[in-house]
Amino acid sequence: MQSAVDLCGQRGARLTALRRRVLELIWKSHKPVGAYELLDILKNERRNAQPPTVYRALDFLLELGLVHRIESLNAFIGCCAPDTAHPSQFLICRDCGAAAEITDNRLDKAIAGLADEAGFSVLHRIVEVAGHCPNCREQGYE
Amino acid sequence: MQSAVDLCGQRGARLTALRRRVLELIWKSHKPVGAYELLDILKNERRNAQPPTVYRALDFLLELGLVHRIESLNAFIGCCAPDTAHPSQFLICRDCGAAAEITDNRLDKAIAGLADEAGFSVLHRIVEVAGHCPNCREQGYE
DNA sequence: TTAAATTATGTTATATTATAACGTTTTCGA
DNA sequence: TCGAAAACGTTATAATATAACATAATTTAA
Ligand SMILES: [Zn+2]
Ligand SMILES: [Zn+2]
Ligand SMILES: [Zn+2]
Ligand SMILES: [Zn+2]
Repeated sequence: MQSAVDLCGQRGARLTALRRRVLELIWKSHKPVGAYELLDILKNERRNAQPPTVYRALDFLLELGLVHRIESLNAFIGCCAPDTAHPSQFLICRDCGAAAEITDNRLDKAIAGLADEAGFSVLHRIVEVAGHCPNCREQGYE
Repeated sequence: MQSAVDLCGQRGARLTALRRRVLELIWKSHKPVGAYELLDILKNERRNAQPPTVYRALDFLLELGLVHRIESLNAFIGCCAPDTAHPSQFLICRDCGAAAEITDNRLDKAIAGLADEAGFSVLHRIVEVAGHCPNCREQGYE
């Protein structure tokens, strides 16, 4: 959370009470969280919360790289390394719902390489791998 | 289209007139196509078309691997190699909307490797790279 | 070859996710 | 302190997807 404050400071972005609260809620959830889940919580705290309330905060947080959007879940999760730009890469457990952010140089290179060979200029990368996490595998899921 | 018929034959799946038509419509579109776009076309052909009509056909086609879903677009596209199971990997042009399906061994290996190292068993993989295709780059977009 | 079971489709309604549009308040620099 | 920009409030609606139950078509098997 402090790093979020720092980051906003550096970039002249305003981490308002609302935006900060949404970021907190995202971090509190230990798995990816949907916009309307966030909205339900916010409604208990501010009588006026509506969809744009949460979507605007999410847009801000996405823009700054403080959160990622997980496309295959329509859900959001805090970024572990918001200070450096990087692709969105996750291992998503179908059993417990956890999403682990990953950084892998081979993967980055593979994508950069194939895009380059195809003459394609890259703006944004999404890698979402669904399966079962080590924890759940131990407990008998495969 | 013939390969779709063959594939269904092999697997004892019923490629009904409706399912076949939806697959045709997806192939006719030269970019990823949304469920409601398909529905609008179907409504001109069958007075009774409703959302479940198209979503059921899509579910069938997805299940057989005849089409892929592009998560970042909420849209569907025909698979170039439906006869062999493979991850969903696309280069998606932000300008012209084209989505090129890619097969790259380095990428597959990178994902398999990092999942393995993380003790994660893989069920499904999504790679979606957004950017600009060679055609659009030539025409001045970067 | 018919009856039961299965699969596919029709039909109505509703859930879920996301944005448009416009007005008001707050912030911040000139 | 004033004016512009940014943030937020508010209402409405768009876009995507599924639930639930009825009917029809097809397959299986007695
Ligand atoms: Zn991150
Ligand atoms: Zn798990
Ligand atoms: Zn394919
Ligand atoms: Zn293009």
